[in-house]
Amino acid sequence: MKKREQQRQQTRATILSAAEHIYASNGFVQSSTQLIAKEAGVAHGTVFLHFQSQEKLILAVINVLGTDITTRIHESAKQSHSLADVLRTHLTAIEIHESIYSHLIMDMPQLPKEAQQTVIGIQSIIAHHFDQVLNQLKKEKQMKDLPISFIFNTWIGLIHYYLTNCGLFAPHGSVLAIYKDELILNFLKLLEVDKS
Amino acid sequence: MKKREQQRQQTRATILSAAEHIYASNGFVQSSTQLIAKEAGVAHGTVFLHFQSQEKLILAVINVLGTDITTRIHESAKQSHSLADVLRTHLTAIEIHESIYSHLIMDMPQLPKEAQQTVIGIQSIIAHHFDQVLNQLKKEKQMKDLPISFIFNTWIGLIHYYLTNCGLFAPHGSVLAIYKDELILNFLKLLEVDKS
Amino acid sequence: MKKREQQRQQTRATILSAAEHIYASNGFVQSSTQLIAKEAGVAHGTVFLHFQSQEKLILAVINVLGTDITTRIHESAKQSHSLADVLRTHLTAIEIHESIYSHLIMDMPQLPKEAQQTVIGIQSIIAHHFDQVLNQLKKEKQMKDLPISFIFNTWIGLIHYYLTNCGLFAPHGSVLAIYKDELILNFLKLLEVDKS
Amino acid sequence: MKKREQQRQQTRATILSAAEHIYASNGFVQSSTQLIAKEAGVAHGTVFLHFQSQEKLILAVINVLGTDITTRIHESAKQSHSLADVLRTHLTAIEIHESIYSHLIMDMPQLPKEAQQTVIGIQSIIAHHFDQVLNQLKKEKQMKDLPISFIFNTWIGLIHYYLTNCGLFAPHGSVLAIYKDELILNFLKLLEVDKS
DNA sequence: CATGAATGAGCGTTCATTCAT
DNA sequence: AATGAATGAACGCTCATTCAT
Repeated sequence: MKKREQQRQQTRATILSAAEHIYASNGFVQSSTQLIAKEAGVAHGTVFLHFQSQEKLILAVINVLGTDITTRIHESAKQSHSLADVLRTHLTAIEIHESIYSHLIMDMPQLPKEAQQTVIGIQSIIAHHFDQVLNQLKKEKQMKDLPISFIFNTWIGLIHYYLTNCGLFAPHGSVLAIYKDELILNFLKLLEVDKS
Repeated sequence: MKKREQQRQQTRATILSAAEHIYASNGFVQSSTQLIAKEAGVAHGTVFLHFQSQEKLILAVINVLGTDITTRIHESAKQSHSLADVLRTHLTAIEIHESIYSHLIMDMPQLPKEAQQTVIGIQSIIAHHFDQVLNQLKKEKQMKDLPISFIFNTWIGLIHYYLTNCGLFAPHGSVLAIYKDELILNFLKLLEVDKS
Repeated sequence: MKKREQQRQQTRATILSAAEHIYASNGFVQSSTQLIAKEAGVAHGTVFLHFQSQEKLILAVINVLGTDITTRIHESAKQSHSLADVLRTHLTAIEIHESIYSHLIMDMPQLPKEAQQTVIGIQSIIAHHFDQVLNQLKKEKQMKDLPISFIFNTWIGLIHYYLTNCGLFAPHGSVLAIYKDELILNFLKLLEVDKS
Repeated sequence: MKKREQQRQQTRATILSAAEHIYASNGFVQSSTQLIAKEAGVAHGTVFLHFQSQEKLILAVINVLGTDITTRIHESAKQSHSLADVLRTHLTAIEIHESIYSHLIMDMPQLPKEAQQTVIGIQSIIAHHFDQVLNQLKKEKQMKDLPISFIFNTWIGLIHYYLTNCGLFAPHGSVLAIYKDELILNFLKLLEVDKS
């Protein structure tokens, strides 16, 4: 019987989940390991049994987050043929982890270097899809002739702006759930060339 | 004689200035009152004499920042007749306080609610100018027909994205000094209607 | 079949040996039971199965050490007829366990009372041989007329001084290997009566 | 009025004294800053206000100790013309700080490098006086022809042996108070040349 | 008004010990 | 008999805040 290993993984998962929850609520920097242990219903020391240090715990949470988001984007991207598809794929993947992703973005400068790599990883994959679809549109003259990097940054900036100001845009719930469609629609309009 | 009162205000100003400097370097959350007192050359307790708590001090600094930025925008806006003027006015005002403004944006969720009001205040004034100039352009059909609020958020998001990733875009210096013109130019192109 | 009991003793011996090794390297106070378990290749809990507590483990290690040293002295002492022989026997026995013996001496005040008994036991046996040979020398007027206990303490003190300052005398290796002969020679000279 | 500064120094002295007391009782390694704060009757944080870290506190205590001992030796040494004088000077200086000095010797390998410098400093000064007086004796052939360093180490070893085993020699009090005279007398006998 | 010494709750982390498996 | 996950008290240290001077 593997009950021991099962319980171990269970506890680890509980802590990870509690941490994710706390980080989503309070941000990474403001959350104490003490609080996470309490939320997880384990002794304070147990946190350090499974994750050697606070930093490792944060990185583990971020890693889970990053892996999940990139996987989702990857899955969805198979059917993404238009720019609209790519944008929707991006937002749908993030929406699921909205609160913690928002904190990740904001706390990033205070987080370890490895954490930044995760964010960069997420953005790389979405940038890649952006690149493909925009190059095609450019060739077909169906899009304004602007540097793709600028367009990408505009998009990311827009999304991050809504996310970091969720208190403003959606005080009690998910910003993306509310604004996703509107954001995509308007962003597409912004890029399109008038066929007059 | 009001020398006493003068001295008092002088000390207050010194602390405020020191805090601004420290916050610009280290961010709001990472800075200790101890360090600020040291930077100001006053006793630690003096900080709490002028500002009841750390929170109040932070709010005071943010308030000064907000006032200065809005004033500058207000001043410049008199001569701002085109969208380009408005954008430039905005960036120039922010550029002066780039470091601390960037930290303000990033630390905001960890700051008291009142801090958000200041940021909203800054954005209100620039939004107002946006509104005026964009409505005119819309009427003249020189601009895409998109909600002004969306355009505004796109612009702010873009700027904030560059500011919060200054480490990426401008590791050793001012992001805006480098990208200001490029950002304005590209953003204008994004909005313009093709006259074909 | 006593295989079960055999296995048990085997495990116990493994832990004991690992503990000895770790204590020799890091000292008694600085070593964790965790580390010892790892070194022994057993689970952490197993340590406490065989030795009820850290203290008991330390005592067991010290006991093994004491037994081995006293046995060696006892063996060698059969052929020790001169003071030089006794001194050499003493140092040779200690030299084999130099590292851990040095730590034992230094950590003693922080160790349980029983630990002191072991050290006293070691010294009793060597004191006994001292006594025998020195009494003879005294009778023969070949040695200064000093209390034997004083001479004994001087010798032990000298040796312990070299051992506790091994970092000074022999930064990379065994102090006794280097100084054994010199120490014996000089100590003998110190005791001898000038035959002028 | 300098009441503030006075009180500050008072508190500092209280902590230093409490630390000295605790270190003398429990040794340096076994003592917690918590306990010292309690003993001093101040808040735990206050300890770190006056001494930045545990290490600094330990070093401060050791420094006071070292300074006092070396000063005393220096003072006494003016009238020390014979070897007996030098030995007595040495022991009298140490006797005053017997317990903490004993712990210093034993905990040394676990203490910061600077702590070792203090011990070396104390021994240097006593070594210097040893050197002077022994060279003279040697010249006059009133002493055995042994390396001065060996004699010195024998003396220090002897003293340290008594100190580190105070529990054995003097369970309830000062070892040196009891054995000082005896140790000096016997050590002198050990060195003297028989004038037969 | 200004000081800065003192506070004490809080932090991340370690480790001997226990106990269900 | 052996495991190793879990515990919880203790550690050194930081820092916003208070208050006697």
